[in-house]
Amino acid sequence: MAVTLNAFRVFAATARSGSVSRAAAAVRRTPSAVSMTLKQLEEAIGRPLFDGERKTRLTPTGRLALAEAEAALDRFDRATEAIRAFAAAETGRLSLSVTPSVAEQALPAALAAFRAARPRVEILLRDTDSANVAADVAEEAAEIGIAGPPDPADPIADGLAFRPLFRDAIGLAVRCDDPLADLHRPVRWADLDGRTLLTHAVAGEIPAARAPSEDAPLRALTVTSALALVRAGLGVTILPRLVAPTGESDLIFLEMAPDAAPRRTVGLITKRDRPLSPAAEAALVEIERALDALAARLGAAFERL
Amino acid sequence: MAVTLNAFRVFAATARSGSVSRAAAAVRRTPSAVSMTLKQLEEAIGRPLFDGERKTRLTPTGRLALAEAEAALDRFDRATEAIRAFAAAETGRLSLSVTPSVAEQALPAALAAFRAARPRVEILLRDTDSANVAADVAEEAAEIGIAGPPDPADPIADGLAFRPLFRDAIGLAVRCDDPLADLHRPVRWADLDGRTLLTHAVAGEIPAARAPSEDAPLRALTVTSALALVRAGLGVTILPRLVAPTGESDLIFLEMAPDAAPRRTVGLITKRDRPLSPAAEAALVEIERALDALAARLGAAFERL
DNA sequence: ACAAAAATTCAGAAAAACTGAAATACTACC
DNA sequence: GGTAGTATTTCAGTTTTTCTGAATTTTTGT
Repeated sequence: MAVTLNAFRVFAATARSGSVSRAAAAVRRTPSAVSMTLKQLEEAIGRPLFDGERKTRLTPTGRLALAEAEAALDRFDRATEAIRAFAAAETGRLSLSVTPSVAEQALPAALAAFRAARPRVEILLRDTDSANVAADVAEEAAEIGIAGPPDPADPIADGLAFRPLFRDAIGLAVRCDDPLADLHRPVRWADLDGRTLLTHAVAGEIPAARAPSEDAPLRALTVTSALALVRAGLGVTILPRLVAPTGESDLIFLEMAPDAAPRRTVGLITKRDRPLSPAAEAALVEIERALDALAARLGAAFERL
Repeated sequence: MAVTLNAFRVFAATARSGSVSRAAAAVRRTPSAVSMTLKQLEEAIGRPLFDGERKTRLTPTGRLALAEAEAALDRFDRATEAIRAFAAAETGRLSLSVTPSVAEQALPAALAAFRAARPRVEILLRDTDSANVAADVAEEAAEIGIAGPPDPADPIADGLAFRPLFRDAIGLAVRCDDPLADLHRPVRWADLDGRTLLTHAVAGEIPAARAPSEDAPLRALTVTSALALVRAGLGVTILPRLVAPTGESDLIFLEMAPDAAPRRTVGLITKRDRPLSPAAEAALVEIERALDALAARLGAAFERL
């Protein structure tokens, strides 16, 4: 004796088509099922919804009921669709906080693929240093963080989970004609005596980059501009393998000795025990795929984990 | 495997209370039924809605689903409530078109009772002559008409139904000291020779009121003002029993002979084969009740039909 | 680690919804 | 105005869905 959404659906189909049999076809039921449902609905409401002539004309109550039923059906259908789309990662929000090197080298390909497949997902990308990445994730400003492992001394680390994604070597970008290029062994700090070491945003990610220099520091804002200065002969710069120039170039990457500058580990930072949104999970797939592609391209100085 | 409104209801109760058992109590089911419904919903959506810890925390998908489910539930509940209220004549619109005599004498009591019982029903009352009442109903400007029977020659009469409500005598309102008051028999037109017959809006409803007068016509706008003129000795006025003054008064009502002015029949005019709204049906009950009360008060010159 | 509480699973039971056949109501055509 | 044809309703039985209660597993608090 209760009004059900299904009864609304049957009623709306009947009122719209003006016929029990057509409504039955529309809702994939037999006419007798439709007839019974309609009767139940009228009993629950306590008034007829149709008057006389077959089911072609609505009573005043029927007209109101049709409007209300269609509004309720529409809201329900949109609700289920919204949930389905969100669960299928077709909609939602993807918020990432990553270090500059990742933002520049790993994410563009991943996000391009993600965006092409899921154009209705809102994307928010922030790049900052590792400590801030962890903070962003901790305070839920970002759902996904990609950076070095959170500092265990920091209390926010307790609520975070870290999963390594890759490890890459720290090294120098030098001109091909630089004497260091002929070293044929890992570089050590001593090799840089008397040389100018250019600094830039990504270099800030490298814990070991305590460049001992007598000269005043020479800082560039981006890796690109730092490399331009290196190319112009102003010095060398330190950077992780991920952002070093690859392939034919007038610059080459020289790995540093592990005890001079140990490889850095970069991984996924998320809130502990907090499931990811479907969109974030889908993004992660693309990110891992992009990292695999990078690993294939960058060789041994870049280890996929 | 489809998402159902009932699953939404169970899910919302669980998410709100944070517990399967409390939700079960809220929806009057056993915990096992709730557990199964939740499982079905998660299967249909293809993602978990809760994470780990009992059912206290929602996943991102669960948060979205809760918002959507509650919106859908709310819309459904409001739809059923709106339909119920309309069917119970608690809401809706009551539009009436009636003749002035009915508007003045029969309706006030009926509408007062109706209004007190159903304050949320919008009321629209128009008073006009019988032909316009019929027209109002025909073009659905009014759902209920109360007037004389529609003219069968008028094409709009085909779409209308007429049900007699009462019949009342046509007569004169005269001063107690008027010579006509001593007639002690039905009045005929000849009795009015040499007298002034006052006209007013309600007199227009009376088909027989072809007052043969040599003097210039004397017209008042309302019955009240016409009676004031009668009281002042300017003449007599013709009116149906319904609007004549009753009880102790300086005026008395003298019924006319049936062949001089036959009783008028007033009835309900509605669209043929068109059911009334619940509000209109409820109003009709009050109107009939008010007419019964009038019949008891007005005596033989007013017949309830 | 253990007792207690909560949730889940499962099988059977109850309720609801559906179907097909037969009866009835309505329409349209002669 | 009657009748054939179509649409709808009713009914009984069946299928499907949903629910319950007991047993089991999981989780929590001590």
